[in-house]
Amino acid sequence: MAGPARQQANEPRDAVKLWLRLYRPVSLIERELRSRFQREFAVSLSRFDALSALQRAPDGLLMGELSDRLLVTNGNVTGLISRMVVDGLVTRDALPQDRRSFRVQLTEAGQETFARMAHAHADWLAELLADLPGQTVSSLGEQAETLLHCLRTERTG
Amino acid sequence: MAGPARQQANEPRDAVKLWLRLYRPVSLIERELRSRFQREFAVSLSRFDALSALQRAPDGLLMGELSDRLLVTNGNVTGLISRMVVDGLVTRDALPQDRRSFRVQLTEAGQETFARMAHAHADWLAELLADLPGQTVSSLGEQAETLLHCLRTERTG
DNA sequence: ACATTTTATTTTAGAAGTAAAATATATCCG
DNA sequence: CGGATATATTTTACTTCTAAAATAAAATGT
Repeated sequence: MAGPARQQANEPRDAVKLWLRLYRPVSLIERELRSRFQREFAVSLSRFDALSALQRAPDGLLMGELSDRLLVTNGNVTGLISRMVVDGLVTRDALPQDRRSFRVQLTEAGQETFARMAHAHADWLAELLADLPGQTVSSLGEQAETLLHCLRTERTG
Repeated sequence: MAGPARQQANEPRDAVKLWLRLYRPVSLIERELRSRFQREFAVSLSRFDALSALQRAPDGLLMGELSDRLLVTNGNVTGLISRMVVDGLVTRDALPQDRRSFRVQLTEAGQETFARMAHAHADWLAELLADLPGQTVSSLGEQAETLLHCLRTERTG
């Protein structure tokens, strides 16, 4: 109970405190980005995230790879991509060698749309974070990286 | 274009990099908490957040105060609280002095439910963060706090 | 008093998300 | 080969969430 040793974050109170301190600003930024994407491009943050993941994968992604990268369920990706196909942002083609799988790829329109949005996204973040001291930017980033690698989630990756 | 001065986080590339480094681990933790609340208590993270906000406010909260604290829209809170009223976790009573407003308060059942969930929540976080060095916990927390205060969102607070 | 505006909330229509069951195809192993 | 199991995705039923319009009560100004 009153043990003096606590090298790590395993004090429940400290863990909750750290979590809330991270969660609040991240939620605020997320909310702000979401509403700006809606206002300026009439597009959801999820769509931007999907375009972003696809842009990094020149050969496209399977539905399952996409749901892994976006951290959402398969069922969610099914609907998200269906709507994006309708809007001409991506294509979704069956693989000949495995008829269960589908390869999703950006269309040219999707690439152009993404490029415009990515530019705005970067500017918005620079603006939102403009008051943060440069030193905090780098060290906060490094420690967030450490957090990612130390995380004990089921699917650590 | 090639200006040498960049004291702050206003280099778009740096800002995006920091954002992604924060967003990834926070999303992973959020996802993990969400699924554990579902598995163990058959309850959404949103409900836990709502109970948590109400617990901090002994005199209850107005619908609008709740949507401010939860960073979600009024319409969302309407539905969320309606379902929680049905399940007996909260009460929602009109104010006599302002008939537009409603005071939401935890019921005794809501308090008990919250207490059990809060305990599990703290344990889960301690477990998830167990590998994080204690020094990182405190300094990451402090810098996240700095981030919160420096944020240039519309509703800065 | 009374029209105007502001504030608090709900409603509406629909996107985004989940868990769990269903479907369909591949793979594995006797 | 054929049955069992594993994999990839969709479907289903539902909650969560948003933006925008609607409702209703309060506050304000002349």
